[in-house]
Order: sequence, then C-alpha cells, then structure tokens
Amino acid sequence: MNRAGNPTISDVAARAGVSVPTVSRVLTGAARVSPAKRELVEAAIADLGYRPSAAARALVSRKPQTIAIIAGNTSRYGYAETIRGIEIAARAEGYTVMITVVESADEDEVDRAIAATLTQPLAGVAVLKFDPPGVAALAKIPPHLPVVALSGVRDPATPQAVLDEAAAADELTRHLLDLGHTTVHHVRVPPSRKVDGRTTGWRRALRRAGAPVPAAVDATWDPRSGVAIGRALAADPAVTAVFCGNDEIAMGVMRGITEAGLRIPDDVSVAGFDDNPLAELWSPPLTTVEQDFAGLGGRGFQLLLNAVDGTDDRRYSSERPRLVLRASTAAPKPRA
Amino acid sequence: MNRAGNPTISDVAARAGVSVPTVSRVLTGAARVSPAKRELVEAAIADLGYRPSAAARALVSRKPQTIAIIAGNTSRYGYAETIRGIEIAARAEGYTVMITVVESADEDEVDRAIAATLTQPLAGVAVLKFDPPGVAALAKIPPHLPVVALSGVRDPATPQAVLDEAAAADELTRHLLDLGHTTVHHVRVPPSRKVDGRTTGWRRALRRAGAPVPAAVDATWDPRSGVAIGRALAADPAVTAVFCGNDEIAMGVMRGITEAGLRIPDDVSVAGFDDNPLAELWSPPLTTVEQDFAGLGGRGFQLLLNAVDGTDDRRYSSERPRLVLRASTAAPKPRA
DNA sequence: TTGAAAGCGCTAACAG
DNA sequence: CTGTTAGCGCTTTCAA
Repeated sequence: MNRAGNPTISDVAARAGVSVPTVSRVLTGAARVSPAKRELVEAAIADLGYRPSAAARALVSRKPQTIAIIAGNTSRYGYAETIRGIEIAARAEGYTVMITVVESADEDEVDRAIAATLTQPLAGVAVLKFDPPGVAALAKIPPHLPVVALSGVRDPATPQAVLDEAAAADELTRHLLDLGHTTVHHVRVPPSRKVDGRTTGWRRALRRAGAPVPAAVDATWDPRSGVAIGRALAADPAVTAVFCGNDEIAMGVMRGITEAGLRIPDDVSVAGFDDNPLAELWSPPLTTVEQDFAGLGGRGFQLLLNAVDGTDDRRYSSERPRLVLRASTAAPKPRA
Repeated sequence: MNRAGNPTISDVAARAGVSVPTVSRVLTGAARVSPAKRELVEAAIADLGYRPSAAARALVSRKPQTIAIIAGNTSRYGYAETIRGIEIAARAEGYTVMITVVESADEDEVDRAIAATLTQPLAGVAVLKFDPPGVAALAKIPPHLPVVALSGVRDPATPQAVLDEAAAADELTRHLLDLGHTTVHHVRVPPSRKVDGRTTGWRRALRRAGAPVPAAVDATWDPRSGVAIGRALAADPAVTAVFCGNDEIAMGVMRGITEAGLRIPDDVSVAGFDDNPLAELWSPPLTTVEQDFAGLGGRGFQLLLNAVDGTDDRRYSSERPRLVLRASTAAPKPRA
C-alpha cells in the first residue's frame, strides 16, 4: 500500500507469493511466466484491485503511453471534432490523451503551455495548426520529441496530416463560376498565417477563370461578425455569390443578407465550409464542403505513431474534402 | 542526460556545483537556499533548458498536478464548452488536464476507460454526468480519489456543480403557457437517467398550471432526428408550442414543421435549450435558455480543488440558467 | 543552509 | 522460467 492507499506491485507479489519482477512480467507480457504463477498473480491483481502506476512505468521504461494535444481552442466545431478523432485513434492503440490549450500566440503564454505539457512523460505531441497559437506552439516543441501537425501550411520538416482545403475551395469557387456568377466574394475566418488554404483555392479558381478577384473580407470566429458583413455585401449590387470561410460565418452572413431584404439563393448565393451538422438544417440548406475532421485527427495520430515507433515512415497525409451542394447556391438572377 | 536526451536534475546540480537536493529546493521552494547558490542553480536550469519530470515528481511527492476529465463526448456544444471551462480554471491553478472519453455505458468500456485513466497520477477527476456513460463512469471511481460531478441528478455523496435545468425548463414552459398556449409539447434529448431536469421542469410547470401533460417525444443527439419529429408534430393540430431538449434538436424540429407547411411562430412556437451560438442567427431566432457551460466547468473545478486540498468544504454549486426570449415563440393563433 | 542517504513503484538486465 | 540486483528522476528525511 502506498500513501494514497493504492496497492502496489509488491503487494501483489506478496499476495501471490512471487517476486515483484514476475508480477511485472505478467503485466507487460515481456517474458513467459508459468501458467500456475500467472494465475496466482492474476488472482492477486483482481483481489487487490491493483492498477499499475503510469508514473512509475514512464519513469523507468521510457515508453510513455500518453500523447499531448496542443490546441488553440477545444470547443469550436472543427477543433472539437479533430480532438475527438485523435482521442478515438489514440484510445484504440492504448494511449491516453492530455490536452493543453494555448489561447494566444503570445510568447509567454506559449512557453508556459509548452512547459506545463513537456513536464509530463509523453510519447508524442499533436499540434492543431489551425491558428496562430498552434503555429507558435509547434515552433517551440523540442526537436527530440515526436510530433505531428494537424492542418496548416505544408511544412516538410514535420509529419503532417491535412485536409486539402485549397483544392476544395477551388472546386467550390469554380462551381459558383460555372453556375454563371461573374465572380465570387470571400469572407475569411481568422487565418493561421498570411496564407490560408481556403483563400488560396478561392483566388486560384478566380484567376484561372479570368474572373475579377475582389478583396477578401475578414470575419472573426464569432458567427455574429458575419451579420454586419452580410449587410454590407448585400448593399453592393456586384455581389451575387459569397464563399465564407466556415459555416457559422456563412450563417451570419446569410442572416445579414436576408435582413437587408435580399433572398438566398435568388439574389445572392452563399456557400460555407466544414459541413457543420446544422448546415443542412439551415434555411435554405447550406452548400458547403464536408471536412472529415475526426478523420484528420485519426490520420494525424497514425503519423504520430509512425514517428514514435518508426515502423512506418510515412510523414504526410492529405485528404480531399468533398463538395456538398445544397440549396443556398444557384445561378444568378438579375436583381429585381 | 537521460535516454531521451533531456537534462535531469543531477545535470543541473553538476553544472551548478551543488547537490541534487539543493536544486530540488530551489525548484519547489520547500526550504531556503542561499541567494548565491540559488542564482547558480537558476543559471544552470536556464542554460540546460531543464524541465522537471512530472512522472518522477508524482512518483515521489504524491501531489500530482493533473486532473482527468471523463466525458461521454468531447465535441457536442455543451460538452465542449464545459471541458473548456474546466481546462481554463485548471490551467489557472497550474493543473494539467487529461481527457478520457467513455462512449457507452457498457460495463467493459467504462472499466477500460477508468483503468486507463487511473493509471495516471491524478489529483482528482471531473466527470461530466450528462449522459449514461457519465453516470456509469462516476459510479466506478474509487472512493479515495477526489471527484466532482458536473451536472446530473443531485447526489449528496459526491461534490457536484450543476445548472438548475429544471427551474429554467419550468420558467420556459410557464412562459409559453402565459403566452396563451393550452399546453406545451416536449422533445427530449437522450437523458442521463429516468429523470432529467429539463423534462422534470417542463412537467412541473404543466402540472402546476393544470395543463394537460402530453407524452414526451424522444430524439437522438443528431439534429436530423428532429426533422421527422417536427413533421409528425405539425400533423397534430393540438400542437401549438414545442419545447425541445436542446437547440440543435429544436432546429431540426423547426425544419420539419416548416417542411410540413406551417410557420414559426405563427402556427407553432418552438423553444430550445442551451443558447447555441447559432440560435440567435436562426430564422426565426430561437427562444432558448442560456446555459453557462464554461462557468459550470469552472465551478466544478473549484469544487474539485476543495476536495483535493480540503481548505474549503463547499461541495455543491448550482446556477440558474437564463431565459432568452427570441422570435420563435409567440402567442398562439388559430391555424388557418 | 547544505549534503548524504533512502526510497517512491516499476522494469531491465543478469544470473541461475 | 524465476529471483536478485540496479536504477529511472525526483523529494524527503536526517545529520552536519
């Protein structure tokens, strides 16, 4: 019994009448143990309700079974789903997950978060490179620690799992152009850097089509920030199609446009990104891009595992999100 | 240097020309150290980029700085916000947070999750008692470990932070009744138990008003499950007001009602619960109950801290959610 | 104020 | 197959 009242491995050994290492052997399966002793040990473990101490194990074996996720946020849709995907994959492999939130890219804040995290015995770290705090945190991870970046700008220096947002944004923009819109306006969510896949793909599609490239409008993460933007967009007769950086913002923008007296999609087409569960229930149902965030998390974890045990050396995983056409986009009609 | 290439406390000691315990003393502040040596040690720590190992610390000191959150889900709105609230409060107190997901109340799954969690050196555990997996997990936490339940049925055996959902549901139902509705129908989200605050408050208000109590309809967590329910409700002329267990379901129900050709709130009033960020952007903006989930998480962490260090013995914290009246509810009008 | 010694709970050699 | 011996990185006695 230790100070917290938990049985220890030596309690088990004593009860089973074997040595401590023998107990360890049945626990880890590191060596063969005779069936007789194994049974004794298992019985003792069950009787005592013994649980091995991860701290002691990590200390001596250097094979920690914990990974840390560093994220700028834990509750927004894409973040939460990605974290869920990592957690599920990690759990399936017997890993425990620890979460550290870094709310700003402020150096002190990042340092503090990293320090708190690295204090733990970690098999590796997954960083959500969705935003500036994520980018800043990734830069501070010590080189010897296995790491994977989820999303973000391509960087060969680090294993990375991404969703090919640029390709999807390109496809969505092209779709709008094909519908007959002269150009497509764009409302951005706070980008992780100067470059942002959604914006890049949008611009690329416009350029390729020879369409004018309007200035992108910046929204915040708060869906309400889209309302004022929607109103302003509605006031400009040149605006017939709007591509928003995520579904929440799109919903805000739609509300602003509607409040201004225009109809969607008759007067203005609006598309989002992410395929939030509420997107298909919106009125009108929102055209968007389905992003498999949970899958992103799962692929990221696999890459991290590769980096940890080195069996597989794949370091990059990209998946193309899927366009979901719904009723919020249509061919332009001359405004009444 | 240990095997992972990290400097250890003895590297620091060697570099500073002092003993290991002296380094430990400046680290923990457990005893006075002469300014001269302290400076030497601090310089060595900085030079080496030394970070104490939480595993070793936890092993010897039995004062772990990690708490575990056990949750049935990490990405749904209320869950994610609550987790965020706990994380923020914990971080402010120097605690690291670990997350374990228990997806079903299945005994094996719960046991496995608990076992994986308890293996870590933990100061305490916060359980989201939002659903059956949460309830099942709570029952399995060993008695010596400090624990707090977030939400759920009142249980004096465990420190608990709640949102008084019954009071809020009662208030909302009464509001609908006061508007002139003969009764209020109710669509439930999967309850954590037979009793569920939202349903209880709804029923209480109806009974007190002498209004008929219709059978509650069960939805799943998927907002789409609300659509079919909405259609069915629309087919019943007796339905003029619907109170839904959460906003997502309410959005699905509204869509079903609209698809059936009825208008909201003219033909049917619909109210939700939670005040999802999208609720106010919905058409029409959704009447709901604002739940401060992040605050719930924060209060829960405080209670856990009380249980851990025993300075304060408060074990219960309840807060009354706030009614938010918007355009989805109105006085009943005879259907055309 | 400081160092030497002991030991947290466990796994990794190493004999036997 | 199994026990003995070390020792992980740290804090906690205990003397000095």
